[in-house]
Amino acid sequence: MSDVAAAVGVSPMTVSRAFRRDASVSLKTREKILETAAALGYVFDSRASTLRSQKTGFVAVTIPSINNANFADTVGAISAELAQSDLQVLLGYTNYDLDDEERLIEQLLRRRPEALIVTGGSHSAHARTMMSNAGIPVVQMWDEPQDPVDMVVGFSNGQAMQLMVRHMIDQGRRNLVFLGGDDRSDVRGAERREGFITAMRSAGLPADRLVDTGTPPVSMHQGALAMQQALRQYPDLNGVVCVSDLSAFGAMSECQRQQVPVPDQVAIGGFGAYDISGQSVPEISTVEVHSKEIGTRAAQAALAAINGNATQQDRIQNVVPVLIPRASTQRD
Amino acid sequence: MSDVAAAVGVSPMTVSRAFRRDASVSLKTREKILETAAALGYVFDSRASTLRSQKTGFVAVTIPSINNANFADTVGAISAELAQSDLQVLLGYTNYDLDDEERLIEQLLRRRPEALIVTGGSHSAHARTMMSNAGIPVVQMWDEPQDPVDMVVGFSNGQAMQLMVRHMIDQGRRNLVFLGGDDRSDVRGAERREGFITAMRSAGLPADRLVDTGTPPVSMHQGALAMQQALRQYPDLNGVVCVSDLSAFGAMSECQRQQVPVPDQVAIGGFGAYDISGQSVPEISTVEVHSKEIGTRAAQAALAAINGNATQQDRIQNVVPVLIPRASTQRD
DNA sequence: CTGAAAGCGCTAACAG
DNA sequence: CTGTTAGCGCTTTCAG
Repeated sequence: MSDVAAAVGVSPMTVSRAFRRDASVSLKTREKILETAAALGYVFDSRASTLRSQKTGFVAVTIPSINNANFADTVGAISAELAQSDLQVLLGYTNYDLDDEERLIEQLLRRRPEALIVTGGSHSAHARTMMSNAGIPVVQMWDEPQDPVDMVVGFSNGQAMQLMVRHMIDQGRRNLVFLGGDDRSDVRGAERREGFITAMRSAGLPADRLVDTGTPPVSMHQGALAMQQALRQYPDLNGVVCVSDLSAFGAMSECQRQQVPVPDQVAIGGFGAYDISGQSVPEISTVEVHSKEIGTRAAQAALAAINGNATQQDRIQNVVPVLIPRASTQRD
Repeated sequence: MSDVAAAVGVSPMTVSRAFRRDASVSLKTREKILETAAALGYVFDSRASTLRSQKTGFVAVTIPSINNANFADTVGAISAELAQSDLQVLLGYTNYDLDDEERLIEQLLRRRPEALIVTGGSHSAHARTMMSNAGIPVVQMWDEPQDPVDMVVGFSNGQAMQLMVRHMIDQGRRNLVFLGGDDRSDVRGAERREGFITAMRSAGLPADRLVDTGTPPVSMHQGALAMQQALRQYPDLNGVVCVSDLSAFGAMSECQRQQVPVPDQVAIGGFGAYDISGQSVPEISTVEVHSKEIGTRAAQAALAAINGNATQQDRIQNVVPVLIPRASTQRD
């Protein structure tokens, strides 16, 4: 920066101002400075800027996995919303593992983000402490924690799944099996399975037909394998409720391979409103959880808190899931 | 850091060493320091560390879109590979736009990454200049640029698509239509379409049957719409070649809705070896481009160059695409 | 094994 | 509209 200043014949301070588009630098001077900088191949150093001004210009975001269209939508929406305030996203993956998440959160906080947006409401004790003490706004999303760290933009995965189960029951399906819901790491998957159990019990139906699909991320292939097992184990089944649209599609493909008519013999319900559930034949009933809306509102809440004008309404927001009934659960 | 030092009764320098696990700090002192730091809620500031040591500990990566399983696989592999050398990924999205990419690259370079890994081989003039002058290793991936900036890990999208076209022709399909290939922004899509044209011409077949699917990212829905148009416009078609497995799946679903048998009446070929093409019924023939392998090798090349021991073989690497023939293009 | 001095490249605060 | 001074929180370097 001092090289540029010397070349133009001004002080480094003026160069600094020119780069920040500070109004108090004359337009002519600024242009000359930017031109000279470009000619010299000078690249502004954000690290130093960040250290001195105590503004890093980014918001840290954690998601379980990069390869999940729902979280990708959420992150995309966060990016878009933050970009309007010249903030960037610093993204990290937890691999559906609370220890990984703890390490990740520490790494992210070391870079001094201006806010932290995390997926989920369950964390290791140390991670919780770090978030509480970070002195920045924290948003938990995609869940409804009992005891929020700070702000929340989410929904109850259990209640959302109950929408689907009740729909299936309303359609006359009583022999239902749940596919998915890993206890060890996929917290939201386990909550959805609990939702299945709750809804079945309230209807006085057997709630113990559960097939584990294995470790997350949930895949189409896992759904196919689980369906194989379900058809073998519960020959009278007339509906499966899946933890995700991806496993639902895998399950439906398995039915097609085994000549099991969907929905005539077996109804199939998914979760998450992925593209696939709206494009397959037949289309798969699902639960729309508004991934983008969650991202937009999480970013808005973080921004409001950063600017010190977060209202009480910003702090705990419920984004209401909606059932989307389609052909896979309804006879003509 | 000086607070921690004071609390323990050592100098800040010793605290600094303890945090870096420098061997020259006694184990007992180190433990006491780390405990005290945790108790005080101290969080190490990477920015200052980074500024002074000139090592940021991260590698910048650009991809067109977060919501694409192929690029997600590549980024996942890069992350995993870099983690072994204690490097993190700083990720950015170009939205398939060269101007956005230019801005993004500037933003990323301002944070002084130790290497830059970009998707694609076409860039704005200014972006190229910035990359060349950055003084760090640059890897272009997912493409085979004529005039590389520095290192390359990729493949020819055109040749890869020719594999599929020749396979379709070998299967006796001659009335082929290409779905996809946006000129304006999706460089690799356009290259794949060129591959279609080249392969058709070499076979002496009409190469002008092209249906645009619109702006990227390519979606299943785009594929369905394009298939509608193709069936209307070219009633004699017996095969469609799609720019991506996603549009291929959309096209196949459209055929199912219109009672057009696949592959008996129309063969369908995809690209990219997404999960969907291996799970659908029938399974969709595709081209495996080894998304993870590209990421692993790009990261390895970047690491080698950072450590100053990149061989000539590391510099330009071809990851050979492989045709995966499946039911969607082959009669029993 | 530990410490003191100096400085990474920028900007806040104040002055003109 | 422009400049000067000091310092953000760490680590390099040199010294013990």
